[in-house]
Amino acid sequence: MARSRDALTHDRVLQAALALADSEGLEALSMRRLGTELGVEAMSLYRHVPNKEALLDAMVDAIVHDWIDDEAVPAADWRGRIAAIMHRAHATLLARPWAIELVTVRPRVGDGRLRYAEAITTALLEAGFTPQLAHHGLHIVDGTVMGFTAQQARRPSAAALGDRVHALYNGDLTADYPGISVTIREHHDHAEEYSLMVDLVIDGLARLRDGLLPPRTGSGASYVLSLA
Amino acid sequence: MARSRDALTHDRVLQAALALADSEGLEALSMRRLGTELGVEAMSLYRHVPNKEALLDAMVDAIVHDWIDDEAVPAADWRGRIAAIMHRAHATLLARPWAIELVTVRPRVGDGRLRYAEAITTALLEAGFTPQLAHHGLHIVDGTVMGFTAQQARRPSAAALGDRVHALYNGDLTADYPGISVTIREHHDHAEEYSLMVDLVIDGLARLRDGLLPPRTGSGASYVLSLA
DNA sequence: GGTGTATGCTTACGCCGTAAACTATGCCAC
DNA sequence: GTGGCATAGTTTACGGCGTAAGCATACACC
Repeated sequence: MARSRDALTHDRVLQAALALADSEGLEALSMRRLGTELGVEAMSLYRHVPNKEALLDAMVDAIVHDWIDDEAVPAADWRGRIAAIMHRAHATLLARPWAIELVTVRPRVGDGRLRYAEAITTALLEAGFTPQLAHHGLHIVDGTVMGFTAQQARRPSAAALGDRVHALYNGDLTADYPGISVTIREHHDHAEEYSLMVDLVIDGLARLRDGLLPPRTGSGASYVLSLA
Repeated sequence: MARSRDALTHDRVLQAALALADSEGLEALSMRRLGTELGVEAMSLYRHVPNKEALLDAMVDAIVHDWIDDEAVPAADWRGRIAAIMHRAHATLLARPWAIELVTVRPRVGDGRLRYAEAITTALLEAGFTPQLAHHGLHIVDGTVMGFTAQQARRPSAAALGDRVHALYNGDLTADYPGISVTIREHHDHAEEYSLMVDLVIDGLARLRDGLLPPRTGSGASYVLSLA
């Protein structure tokens, strides 16, 4: 058979998948489509990738991998180092919206993920956090990076919202929603708000370490619902 | 034709969908499967639901709707009220893992969502937050509820992880990952850790309002990547 | 030349959401 | 009653999906 100009490889498949997701979004990424993109039948891809899940995992790892470049983490104190990682991850994820869906939904442990976790953890340990608090802190940082970013990215734009939001803008629902009616006109961009959140989290971690954060709210166990 | 014992209604379809998702997860919820669950052909469902997306949205609204029961929000100060809502939402979501996927990925604005946003916003405004800070605060609270919870729920259990994690437990990777090797043995449950996060966030909001949270990390603009 | 192995193609299976057309039932005005 | 019409559910079918199984080609090495 006439061989294609360039042989298929795992890396070529991965790069094509990244490119396709970048240009047309995750939902356009099917094996058949990816095949035609590479001038090849869908089943040919399975010579280089065990299945689609594995391909998605490889895409995730490609994303997370450069959160911790050697030069990306400055030689600052723990606050600066953690902030730098958080901002870098945020920027990477917002630049590729589909990456958020993949990274948050597929928490596989790869090299990139481990290096990222290690960087956060050592920064906390060196800053005097106990192992237990460092463990919590990693989750808090990770939850903020992944969770807050995802929430930001998926927050519906005012344009895409329904009639009710227009009514809110017009002040027609002030009686029902007085608070939102006041605040809905506030605007700000994601980077700025994320920056605020990063500062809040890092400050909170420091206060946690120093015992300055009195528990006020209890464990919340009383709010557990009995679901029918 | 022999009519089924009970006529199909939008609500019966919705309840069956919730039950199916509860018992077998979101991926089991197909229109065909839902039909057989109700003793009916798949296409019959379309008399009561415009399409599957609308059904999922209805499921989301059913979840979010009881985050703000009238009795659920205690007559406490703003911290207590926000903490109560956050804990209630967290408990609801963790009790139904599939709900996390739906609620975070489908940010449609329904009544439940608005009441939830309103409760948070008014609590902040009454506590003396400026409209701008209240707007940020809503996003911070919402991001924590949705994002941190989602991150917790999807965090892979040690049992489900690969060889590398076992190696970490055994201390075989101490050279490569000294930090994680120390902290990986720490354990805690989700409710406890979430409680910590809630306290951290509420404390941070108060400090934000009072101008006690100095911006330390900059906007992070310098970390924006130029993606190939 | 012959053989082994890697690579890609063809076909097919069982899922999915849902459009379109059809059938069976219940109700109501005449 | 009876004709007409709305409602509820069925049947069939279309185009998509991931991928299992088997076949065809092409190259490397003897």
